[in-house]
Amino acid sequence: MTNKNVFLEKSYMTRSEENYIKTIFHLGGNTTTLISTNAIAEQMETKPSSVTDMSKKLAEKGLVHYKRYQGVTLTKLGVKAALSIIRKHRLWEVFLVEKLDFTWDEVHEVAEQLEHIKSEKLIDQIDALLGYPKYDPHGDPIPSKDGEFLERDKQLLSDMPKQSLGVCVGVKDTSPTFLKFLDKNQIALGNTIKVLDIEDFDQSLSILVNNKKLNISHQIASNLYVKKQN
Amino acid sequence: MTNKNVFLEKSYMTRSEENYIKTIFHLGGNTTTLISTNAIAEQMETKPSSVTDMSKKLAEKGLVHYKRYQGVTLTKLGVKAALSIIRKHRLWEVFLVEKLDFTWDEVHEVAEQLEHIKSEKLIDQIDALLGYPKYDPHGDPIPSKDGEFLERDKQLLSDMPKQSLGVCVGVKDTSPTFLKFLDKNQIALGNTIKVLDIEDFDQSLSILVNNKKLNISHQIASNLYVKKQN
DNA sequence: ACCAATTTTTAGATTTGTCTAAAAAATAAT
DNA sequence: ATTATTTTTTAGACAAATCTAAAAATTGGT
Repeated sequence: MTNKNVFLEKSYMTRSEENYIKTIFHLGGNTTTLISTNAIAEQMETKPSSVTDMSKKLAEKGLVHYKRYQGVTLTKLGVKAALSIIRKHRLWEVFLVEKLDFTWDEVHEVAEQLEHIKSEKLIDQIDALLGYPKYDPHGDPIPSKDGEFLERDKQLLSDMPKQSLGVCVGVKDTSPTFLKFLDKNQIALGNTIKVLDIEDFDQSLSILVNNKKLNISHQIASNLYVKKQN
Repeated sequence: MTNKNVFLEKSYMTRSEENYIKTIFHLGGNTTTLISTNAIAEQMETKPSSVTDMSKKLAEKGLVHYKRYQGVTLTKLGVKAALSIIRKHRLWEVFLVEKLDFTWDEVHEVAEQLEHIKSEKLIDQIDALLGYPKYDPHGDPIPSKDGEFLERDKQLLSDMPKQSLGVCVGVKDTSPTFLKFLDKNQIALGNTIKVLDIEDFDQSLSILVNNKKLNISHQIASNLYVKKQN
């Protein structure tokens, strides 16, 4: 009934620990760059003092390298843990969209919960059920069981030249507000986008999607990833 | 990232609170029978003092009626909460078996985690995906969204007379050990069972399943539910 | 009705994860 | 290079959920 002997699995991580590891990864902590206490605190909407406490704890467990007053980076073990959580998160997102008719702006919140479920068989079977997808509904790559994943060949729409052609392959901002805006304007992954013109004054773009002309701000264009077509 | 503003839903219940409510329900707390502190503690493998603390907390929240030194029963609200959790648990069990090839002895542990996921849309869509099942893999009824469920017409195999015929519709003990025993002997829900003989000495039964004769102890028979055939 | 045994509650401590406020270190500015 | 600012850490406190040990209430036996 209670979660006692249930989680004898490998090295048990609490939900909180998992969230820290995931955040550090997303802030670039899998490289040699030290991630600052403040950056983590801001991202997680918590206080720097809490981050310090957790950094020590994660260092104890061998998940991060922690240098006082400098910040943290993930150890190999930490990267592995992060990829495992991200894999789960993204697979659940695909599941929600593909099997349960969730829209791409609804999936994040629920996946934040589902990613913490402990069962290797569960996530492997979900993976199989979905046909081993390589990308989640926002175009982000899904790490394989052993942590491999391919970042897609992509660039921001805002970096494309006039008259160029691209296929929408992902979003940078995954907030419901932005995703709903895209839905409203019928912009979806897979769509071909042609850059008709770029306004000198404010870098806003005139684009062609679904055979319709559309004007979008620079801010929109700088949150949309496309794959350039030759 | 952290679970802060995420759960603005109705009256938020912690995982621990949900587990207590569920246990109280299973111990019969939806009737007028007061459930004792000790009974709850034993079932949850925790200490009576912890149960007392939680009972007060649940009473505060209007989920149980709590009488000092007497025990608790669920309020209407408590019953509703319990049924909601049980509904989730059992739907997830069906999902695991039907869609992810889990065996019936593997589902409980994972469902214990999944039942705490907060998303009404999620569970309703799972329900739809499964075709609104009425029973879980152990034969237990699944409450509908509004808390209705039909207990099946069933009786223990050990209460059946000699030469009678029944269809296996559920198990009382749902432990992996027992379920694996049933698998090994090819006893599954839906099987027709004929009671050939009952041994006077130890109440062990000689039964016919899948056209095979089998001897089972009284303890086995008293954990198998059948629907009597006329 | 009384004593003994059991059950339940209280009181105080512990762990995890968080916070605030103050101190210490690092960085930036003149 | 010294001061000011920012960042980070420490110290101490708090809430949730648990525990142990002791006290209080209930139940059972004679």
